[in-house]
Amino acid sequence: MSVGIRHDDLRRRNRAMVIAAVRRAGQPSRTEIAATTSLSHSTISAISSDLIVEGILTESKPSEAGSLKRGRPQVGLGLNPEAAAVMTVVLSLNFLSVAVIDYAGQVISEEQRRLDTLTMSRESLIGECTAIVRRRLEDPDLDVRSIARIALAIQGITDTRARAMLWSPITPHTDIAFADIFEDEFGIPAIMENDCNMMAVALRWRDPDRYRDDFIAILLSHGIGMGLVLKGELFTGTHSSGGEFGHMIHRPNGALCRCGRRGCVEAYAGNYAIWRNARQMGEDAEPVADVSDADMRALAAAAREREGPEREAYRKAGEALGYGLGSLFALIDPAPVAMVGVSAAAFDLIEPALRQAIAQTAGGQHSKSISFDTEPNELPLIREGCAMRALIFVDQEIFAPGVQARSGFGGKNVA
Amino acid sequence: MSVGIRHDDLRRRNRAMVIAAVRRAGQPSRTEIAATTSLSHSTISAISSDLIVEGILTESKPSEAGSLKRGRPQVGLGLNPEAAAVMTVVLSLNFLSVAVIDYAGQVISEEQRRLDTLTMSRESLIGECTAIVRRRLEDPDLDVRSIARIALAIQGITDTRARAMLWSPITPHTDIAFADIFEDEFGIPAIMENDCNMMAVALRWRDPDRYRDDFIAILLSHGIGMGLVLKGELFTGTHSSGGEFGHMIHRPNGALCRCGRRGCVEAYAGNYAIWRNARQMGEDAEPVADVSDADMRALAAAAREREGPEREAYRKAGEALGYGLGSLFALIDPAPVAMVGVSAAAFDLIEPALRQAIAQTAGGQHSKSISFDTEPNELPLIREGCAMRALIFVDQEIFAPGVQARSGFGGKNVA
DNA sequence: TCTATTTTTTCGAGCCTCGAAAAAATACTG
DNA sequence: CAGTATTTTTTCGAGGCTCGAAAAAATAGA
Repeated sequence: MSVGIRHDDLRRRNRAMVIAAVRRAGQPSRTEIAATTSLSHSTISAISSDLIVEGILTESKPSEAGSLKRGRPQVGLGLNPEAAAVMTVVLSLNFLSVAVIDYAGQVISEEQRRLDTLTMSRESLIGECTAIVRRRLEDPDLDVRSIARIALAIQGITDTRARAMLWSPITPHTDIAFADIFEDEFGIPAIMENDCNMMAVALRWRDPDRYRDDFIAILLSHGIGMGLVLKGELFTGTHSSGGEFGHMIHRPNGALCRCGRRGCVEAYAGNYAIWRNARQMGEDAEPVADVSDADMRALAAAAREREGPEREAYRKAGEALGYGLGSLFALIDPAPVAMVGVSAAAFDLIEPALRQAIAQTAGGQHSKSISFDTEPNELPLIREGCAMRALIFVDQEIFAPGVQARSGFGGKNVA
Repeated sequence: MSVGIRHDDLRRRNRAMVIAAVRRAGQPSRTEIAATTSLSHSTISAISSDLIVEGILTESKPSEAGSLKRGRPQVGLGLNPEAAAVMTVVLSLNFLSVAVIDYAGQVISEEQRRLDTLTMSRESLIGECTAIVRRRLEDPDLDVRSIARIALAIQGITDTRARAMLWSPITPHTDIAFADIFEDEFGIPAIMENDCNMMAVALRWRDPDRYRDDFIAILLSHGIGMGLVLKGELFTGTHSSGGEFGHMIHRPNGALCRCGRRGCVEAYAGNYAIWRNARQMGEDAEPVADVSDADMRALAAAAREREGPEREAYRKAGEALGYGLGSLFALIDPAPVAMVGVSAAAFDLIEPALRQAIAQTAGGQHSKSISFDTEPNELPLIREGCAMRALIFVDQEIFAPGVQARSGFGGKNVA
């Protein structure tokens, strides 16, 4: 069952703590780190001087302004950008993008590409992904050895171990073990995450005051996705990435969903569902494959302009989202919500019905106090989340154990 | 933010680990503990001899049978029943029960009492609870000083900090800080937990093979409650005990629920809802205050006997539970379910519609493989869960820190 | 009685964190 | 401009903890 703490775990964990403190705070002094970790100054001093010698942290000159205090000025500690690098790959409907990120979190290089994910064969989908990664790796400015991790985010369901895509709306193919494919191909550790989960991770880094311990990120796009942070941790299902908010049941036996079932929230609130209702095609109409962002914006404009089926479509979307959120809140209690994606730009059309619905539910008791924030552009968020995921892996799994632990193979076995 | 590990935390945590290993395994030898905790034999030896000196553990003679092996026989370590005791209080509709449990988990004494919780004043409800505890504390056979913790479980919503009942269907009064009341009254640390959460805790101890990391306990009673264990931990809401499965929305604007809203799962599957449908009173009929277990059993018998409104009522209950579980599974992935309470005895009437509904949902993809277990009697489970909660608190918060930490005033300062 | 085997304890070595004191680096003061 | 106050960082010895190896303990078989 649970495992005891060994003596060497202690150093490893406290190293991880120091690295994490630096990543969070940016340029904290040793004293600040000691305060946030509640470790002694001596310990922080010892650990940070190790980390500097190892090239993981760097000292930066006395932090910028405001150093008008007496006494020895604080020396800021920062992440050494050259300590490592990671690569992010984001695969969404008809779109593939890749970026190289340095250890401090800055984008070094990137590439984007349109492709027809819905009709591609399994092999060419995988091939495109490995090819775009390979092109980045062959960048002459890049030291390939420094790539410590590849993180791939996909729209769809992934497994809890972050190895494979199980199912995705962007391709008919299932069970693609992208993480293993990348590892075999490039010899670099890889993980595979759900796009909405990465949005949530990114929001937490972008605005830790607003999105701290408990919040919800909902992607309002062709489909409906969710990333959920509870008690400061990303929530995942027991076997999969979980949190399939879009496929909670809004109306038993209701509108036809892209997943083939009926009555899901997505079947009322996904772009195709709003489109279907606005065009009065009936709830049984087969979902269209894609609606362009421009078409959705036109729809929203029409809905804003006049009463009619467009406005009614957004109302129905709001109702489905509201009842869904109400059920979700019954389980987890209310929390701040970030609406992301193209339809988040039409949240003004969605919000009234949403709030009205949520007020009818147990979870919406204090519905007025539930706050919504909108962010129309999901891609940058997903990439940021991926980058942080990968970087934190490097922090905790590679740099925290320290030099001795890593070069264990060169130790005793040589003798 | 997160806190570093100090040097003395190490011993504390490993002591907690050893105590936990003994509580789980019953009579493990030092060698077995070393294996499960992956600490060295020397460490286990040192820690366990401390714990024995402190009277927390006891050595039991060479474990029972099968000791036909060569070599020095293993010495079993057990919890010393006299090390401490805890008290459990279970408050449910019209019923109050209390028990004293020794450190090894055996019931020492108990008392039960019927009362009319729905009509009692706030003062007399609190008064009855404190009075029954006081009577147990005055038991001449009991060393009051040994009571280290009182755990109270209530049907209803409690806060995350386990201090107060926020709302309960068994009384019109709200926000009763039972934990604080008990602490003030008796000077004994107290916690207040949700009944279904305690059911889940108990199931995990009763059958750790079946109910290990992820499972769901659903109370089918007058209301519908849920206790949820995910990734080995009890799931709670962000502010409250959470997991209000019964108040997820089954049908927007549907049947009238006891909570005053419409369309909740409970409004179709709670005893009062089954009763209402079986009597064909209409979905708007005010929920009855209570239905006796005998009446429910008669209803189930009638439903088994012939087609008719009784059978249809159970079908509707199954449908609501199925769609609700489907939505839940969309969020957390499927997991084993234990149905507890009087209507669990009628699960044969509920199951077909439930499985049919769940098969219509995304979460029910592999609905045939989802297993259900039934347990008609919830009270013993709730008490067991409470007892384990309280005992584990004693393990971790009182015994793990050790003597020095507790009696710091009597230690070094004497010299 | 002796030997093989397994469990448990003992003991010294090696780390790690901590507190106190020293060292370092700056702003203020006259 | 030298001296003092103040704050940050490093140094150093003390005390604890876990570990591995070896010893001790306790039993079954020969």
